[in-house]
Amino acid sequence: MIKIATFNVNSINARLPKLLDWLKNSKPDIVCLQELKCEEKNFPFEALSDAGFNIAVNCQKSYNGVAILSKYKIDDVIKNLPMLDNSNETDPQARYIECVISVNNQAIRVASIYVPNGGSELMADQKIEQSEKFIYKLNFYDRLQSHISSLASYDEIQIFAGDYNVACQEIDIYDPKGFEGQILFHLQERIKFRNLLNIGLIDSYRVANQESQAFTWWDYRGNSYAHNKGARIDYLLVSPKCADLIAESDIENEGVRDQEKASDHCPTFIKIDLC
DNA sequence: ATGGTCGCGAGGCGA
Repeated sequence: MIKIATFNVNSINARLPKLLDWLKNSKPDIVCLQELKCEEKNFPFEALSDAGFNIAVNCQKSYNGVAILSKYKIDDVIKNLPMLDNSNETDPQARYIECVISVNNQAIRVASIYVPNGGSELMADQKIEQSEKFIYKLNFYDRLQSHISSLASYDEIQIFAGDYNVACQEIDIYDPKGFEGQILFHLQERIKFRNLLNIGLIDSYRVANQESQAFTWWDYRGNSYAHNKGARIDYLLVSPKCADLIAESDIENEGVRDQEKASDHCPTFIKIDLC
């Protein structure tokens, strides 16, 4: 049984002691991390290597940054999604890393993804759909879909895990009416997210939890966690070949999000049975 | 209540 988790840590260095505790207790084999918020030279390679992980990173100073930790060997690392026009321009924002991990002679393609939040202060009379950050978010989704489509023919075990910054359905956010048209629950971004499901990816949390309401993120402001005012915006979207192997899928907020110095997100994971 | 709270890095931006 292999456990694969995703966790937006909101600064790898601010979270390091808590992250190491969680790794020790939760015992994931593969972890996708988002919001590292550090340059590569400041990434805690030694501490995480000592914890037993191979490491692949795509770092950026102060903002963004994604990584993959794995108990198994990491190969074929790709950093950043291609641009839609296939130009050789690289995205200045470090939001994507992908690799192939071999477990008992089976290849698993794993990606750690940090979709842009897309929210911003709006000028007078400006609508959210007109803001540059929101347009960048929608464009990032288009790039992601294009890339995932290009991998579909491989018929692999594929896991696209990370912070998608979208609550999929009404059950996935505490106040769907209040968030209608707002960031995290705007129709246009929900359509982009659903497009990933329409091309064949599966929301792995829902494989084992059809009806339950559970969140992976709670705003630091307003004591949101105590009031359970959250949203499910972190996902492991998986290929059909992976979905067939799922033995368990869940969210780990207790003992993580309720701690001092917690990230505003908590981990979510799947366990898969590799024959 | 047009705020609130973190993290980065040293003022304001991003979430």
